[in-house]
Amino acid sequence: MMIRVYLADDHKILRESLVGLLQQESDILIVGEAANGQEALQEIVNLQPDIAILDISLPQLNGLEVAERVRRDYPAVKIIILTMHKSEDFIGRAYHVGVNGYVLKDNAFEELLKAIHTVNAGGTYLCSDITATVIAGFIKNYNEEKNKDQHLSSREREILQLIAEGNSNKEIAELLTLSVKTVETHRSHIMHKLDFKSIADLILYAVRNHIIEP
Amino acid sequence: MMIRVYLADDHKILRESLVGLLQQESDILIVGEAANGQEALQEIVNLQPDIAILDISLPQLNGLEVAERVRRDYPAVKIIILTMHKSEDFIGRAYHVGVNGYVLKDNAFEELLKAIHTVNAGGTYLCSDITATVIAGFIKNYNEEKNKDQHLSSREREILQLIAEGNSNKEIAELLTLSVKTVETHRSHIMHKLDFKSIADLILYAVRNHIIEP
DNA sequence: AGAAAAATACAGGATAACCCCTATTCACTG
DNA sequence: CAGTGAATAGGGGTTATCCTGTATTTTTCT
Repeated sequence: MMIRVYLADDHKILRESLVGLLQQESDILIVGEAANGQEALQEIVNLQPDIAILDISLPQLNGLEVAERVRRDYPAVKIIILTMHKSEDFIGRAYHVGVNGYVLKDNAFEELLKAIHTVNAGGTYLCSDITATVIAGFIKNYNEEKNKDQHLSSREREILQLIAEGNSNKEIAELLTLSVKTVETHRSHIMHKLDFKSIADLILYAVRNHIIEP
Repeated sequence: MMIRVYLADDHKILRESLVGLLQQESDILIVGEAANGQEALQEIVNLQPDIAILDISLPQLNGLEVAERVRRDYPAVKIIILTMHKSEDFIGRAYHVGVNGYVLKDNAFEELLKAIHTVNAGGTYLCSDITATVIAGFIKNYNEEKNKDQHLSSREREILQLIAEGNSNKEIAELLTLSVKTVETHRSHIMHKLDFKSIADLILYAVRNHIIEP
């Protein structure tokens, strides 16, 4: 019995080369492909594949939206997200939607094969980078608080922004009429709570969350 | 006579599947691959492939920087940029560096094959989406308008990227086998030349100029 | 070819940031 | 009402970054 697979990714070159490798597998049959979300959704409904492999960033309708609708209307179709995004945000949203697998593009092809077989057998597959415990821990408080920086206090968010805007601890202390020591404490809390290893992490976080604009 | 090809892309799954398809071509031999720019540069120097296929967004040293150095020191090695970026900015920079081919990831695999054969025969290949006229028009005022970081040396741009990626001076010194003091000097020059008053400025600059992605 | 400018490399000392820990006040909460 | 978390701030030591020079090589311009 062949596993019927549908593939949606906006990069044709990846789609084609992936199809090339997947076709070499004796138990996998590619039933269709698409470069955008609308087309993918349409065809998945028509073709009813066993598994749909979806990129997140798709034109017209993103992969998570496609996944959500397929999951709601055709729960028999299994979904594997294949993406470059390894941020908790995307992973959390994917599992909130209820996808069956999540594989990163910088993982080996072998990971995708494992994901296909695991998911086809009724399991859930996470690529090795993303341990199940990390996910489990995250999903729990993902539904509760939606966004990571809700964890931050109001004061911490305020200081996060000031740091991201390029102010030194001393400048922040002056702006807020605080001791530099206090600012240092807040800064340290922010770095730990959001698990930043460098100021670069903090600034990119601020950009992604529209706290500052690039 | 086989065409010896080197491949650098940070997405392993694309690398693998692309290798799978390229190996089916009787006249193409994959001599190596890498997931980051530093390693790619090193190996290209050692292996001296006929053609290096480079993604632009690579960790540690971006594809255009790799291209520039290979072009300068080993002009016999042909370079094809394989990327998702279709903005004039990247295309202009690529041609300014003097790459031999530019192929978009959302083009067909056939385009890449054509590029490989054209470039190997001594030609220049642009994927069909990007008409030569667009390029010609752009390159003219690209060279005139003088982008700000044109003032930066190659070494400085390299270190700028490593800073923006969150590396400390010490880590950069280790990566490049330099004294921390030297890295500090470069850092200081970068800050002055581009008139940054904080690391935040530097990182936002890197984001705006697609040296790193948020 | 020779002068000027830029790139690269490094050092010493000053400043800022980071780390770990402690401590007080206040507000909320079970 | 005791307990938790937030905001405030200090001590004291470590590490990183910034500033100011110096020196050698490489590139550029005339």
